Amino acid sequence: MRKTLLERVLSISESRDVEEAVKLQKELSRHITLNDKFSELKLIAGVDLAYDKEQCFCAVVVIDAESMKVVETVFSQMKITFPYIPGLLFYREFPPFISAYKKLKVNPDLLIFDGQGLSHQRMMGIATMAGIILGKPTIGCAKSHLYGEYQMPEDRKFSASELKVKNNVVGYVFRSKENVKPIFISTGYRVSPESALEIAKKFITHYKLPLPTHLAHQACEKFKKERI
DNA sequence: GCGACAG
DNA sequence: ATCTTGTCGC
Repeated sequence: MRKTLLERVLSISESRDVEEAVKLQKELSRHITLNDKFSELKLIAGVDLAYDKEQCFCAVVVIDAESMKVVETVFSQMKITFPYIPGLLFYREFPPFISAYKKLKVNPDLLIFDGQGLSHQRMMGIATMAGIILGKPTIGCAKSHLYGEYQMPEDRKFSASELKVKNNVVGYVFRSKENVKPIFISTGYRVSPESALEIAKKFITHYKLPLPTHLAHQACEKFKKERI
């Protein structure tokens, strides 16, 4: 039996094979799309991880877009496999993510990852890679810049400027709050840059990060402290 | 060669 | 990501 895509990813993470990691990103880049391809977006999931020594923890929080209430939260804990290498974050965070994700009883319509989507040197950030593997719409929401050109947005709430890679708009540098550093929103998979920004904006309450991401961060921190 | 460099 | 207390400012 031939290896599935998921098996290949887990194998690369386990073996820490950087060459293969880059090769797979290039191979999967043919799936890249800047267009919307989704029907309803009722359940949105936020993903975040926390670390301690050799262990990593992941939380996935699912929010009902209508009520803005938490529908389900799942966690995972495991030994860290892949090192942190700019451009290869996916291989470090996907194993713990998929472990937690499999525990969900509900089925999210879209996921927001803590990191880049297409704003990546090979247009293959964690949000894009994960979206292709899951076959689901995803958005990248990073707290800092990795790749792409942009102008700093004005310092006023909801001000945004284009994030471009090779002259293509792949996302936005978005000021969710005044006097706070902007966040980097980009297309992950099957969500246009415009929709990605609109969705992120919809979930800005009184926090810097979209609600699903913010709650996933809080939940993950709490989970980690309880298990240390 | 030098600087940049998601979490 | 993580190490860490108070503190300045909207």
